[in-house]
Amino acid sequence: MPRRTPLDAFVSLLLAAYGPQGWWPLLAHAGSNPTQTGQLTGYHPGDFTFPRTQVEQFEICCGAILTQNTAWTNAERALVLLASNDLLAPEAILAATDSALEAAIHSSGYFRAKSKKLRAFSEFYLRLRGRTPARDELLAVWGIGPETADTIRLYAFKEAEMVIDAYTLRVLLLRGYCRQPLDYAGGKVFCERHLPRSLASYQEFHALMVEHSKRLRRRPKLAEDLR
DNA sequence: AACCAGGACGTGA
DNA sequence: TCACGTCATGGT
Repeated sequence: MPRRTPLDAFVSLLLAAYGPQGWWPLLAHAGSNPTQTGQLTGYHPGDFTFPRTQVEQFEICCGAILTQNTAWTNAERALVLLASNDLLAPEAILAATDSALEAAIHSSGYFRAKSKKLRAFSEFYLRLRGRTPARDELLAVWGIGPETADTIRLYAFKEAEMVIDAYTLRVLLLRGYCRQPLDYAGGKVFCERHLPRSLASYQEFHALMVEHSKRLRRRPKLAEDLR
């Protein structure tokens, strides 16, 4: 990577404006009230040592699946219900009935598809026996696409794996970092080449992209100078 | 009240 | 390969 890229400078700007994001949020550090979702206590800014247990690791994986094309608050409600029903473990997910599993994750949307995804991933997770999965292994699991695979490796397994989302691709284009629209693979290569390769850098980058997108949507005026 | 959220899969061309 | 339909809830 070049010493200082425009994209890296923009990330520093966002970091200064918004602060460290403390992703991935964990239920154990959040309130237990399902009606108060997405609260700051679930995050751990500046601390990149999470997950510290396999319980937290599996929770992150499930969150990554549940939030597919879904607002995080809806996914978090599902996580809270899974946990309170003792379903936030691979063995429990595989043992649960369809109706019980689907009821728990109902709020996250696509509940039939996502219940199958959680089961497919649970089987895969048990087979790992603590090993860190390669990207291709994750992609071979039904329901795990590029972004979810990268999210799982970056946040659940602490691998320096670049995560791209639709908004990141939009930023690269709108701010003129790339000439043409990139697809997922192209955006991933681009960001890898223009950002420092480290766990903290990659985690903070993706989280800041999402936070910035949320702020632009809520308060377009306030974030105008950072557009 | 349409539109969008921290996507991925199945299908047909 | 790739464009398009499908999956579904909840906030704005």
